[in-house]
Amino acid sequence: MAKRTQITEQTRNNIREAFWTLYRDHPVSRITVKAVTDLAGYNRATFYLYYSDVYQLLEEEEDRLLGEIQSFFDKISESDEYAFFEQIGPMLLVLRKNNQHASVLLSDHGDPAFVSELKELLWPFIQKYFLGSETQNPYVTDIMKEYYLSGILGALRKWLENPVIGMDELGGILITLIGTDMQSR
Amino acid sequence: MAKRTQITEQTRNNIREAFWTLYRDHPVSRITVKAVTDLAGYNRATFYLYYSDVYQLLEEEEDRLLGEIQSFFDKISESDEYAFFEQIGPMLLVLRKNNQHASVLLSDHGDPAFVSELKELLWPFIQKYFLGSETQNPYVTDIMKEYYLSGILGALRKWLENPVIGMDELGGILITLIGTDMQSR
DNA sequence: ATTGTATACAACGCGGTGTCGTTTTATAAT
DNA sequence: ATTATAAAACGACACCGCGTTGTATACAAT
Repeated sequence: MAKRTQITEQTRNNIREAFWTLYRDHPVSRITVKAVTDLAGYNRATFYLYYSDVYQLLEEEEDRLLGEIQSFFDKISESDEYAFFEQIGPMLLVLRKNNQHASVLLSDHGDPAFVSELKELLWPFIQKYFLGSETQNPYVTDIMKEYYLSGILGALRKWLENPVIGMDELGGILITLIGTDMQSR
Repeated sequence: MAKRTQITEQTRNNIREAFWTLYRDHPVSRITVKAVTDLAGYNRATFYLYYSDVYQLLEEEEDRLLGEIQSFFDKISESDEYAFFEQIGPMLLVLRKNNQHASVLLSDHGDPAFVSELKELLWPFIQKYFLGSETQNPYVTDIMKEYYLSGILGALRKWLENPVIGMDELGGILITLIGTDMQSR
């Protein structure tokens, strides 16, 4: 028998959307499988045909988003130059475009694991521009890495939760903040 | 009837310690009242004589720590001058002294609420030194605030989880990172 | 010794979990 | 069109942690 792919996809999506609806307002730990399937209109057991628990569902969603950002980065870094701003810009775009999913993941009841992975994705771009000259001991580099990435994501988080200024302006502020270490601009 | 204070205190402490033991390895959301009381050697119902749930226990612990840090700050800011380094230093000291509780709270499975409050505590000291001259629009200031505080706490977190360099060296690195904006040094 | 309250416990109903076995439904072959 | 069959959805079960209530124990004051 053929797999009924569109039905499967449909159900998966319904469950995913129900999850995100709840995730906007509650931390994952408070989201029950029951609540998700009630909202999506399925029997609770149906959930387990697609995911093993809410954490696995969350993980899958994070991977999807990270993959999307990564592929944007890949496209951009071919045509590099004017790097930092033009590279962080598309990331912001991906984050904004994704139905505010990213904004939830970065929020107070978001997922630190997601933040960590986003930092790793971002690091090559940051590193390239402010660590060009000075060679540091690796431990100190790690601390600096954490400083810059935490700072950038903190600012980003703030902006996402109330984006009254444009993406360009945010980019400008970030560049000013990271400031003097950024030789290439 | 007299309250049997030392018994009460003893039980409270046993429960607190059991909680921290578990909190080192698991996010709060995964810590059950059952696990805590099993570890502490009490009936589960006894827990509810002291706390309403694990979240309230956590909150109480956070307040204790924050209070300790605050009182250190208060002492220091009387005898101010050489401000930033000599002010952040004592905070690091308090954090280190507290049985690595702080290190857990700032870690990946720590509490964002605690981080937020720590930021607020820290902000006056940061603000004083890098926003002396330039007057900014409040929205932009907020973004910058988030950038600096997230950066500092990110670096701090990294250091706490593996503090191979001394407190003084960390302070030096932080000052270099915050760098040019800090006029008064 | 008696009494009253602080402390600890056993047991209950509730709700969510993850996993059964079963029913329904879509599709491909006849 | 009918039917066979696998995919998809469901109902029900045992289990576990929760928060509460009513009860037992121990100690301090009289």
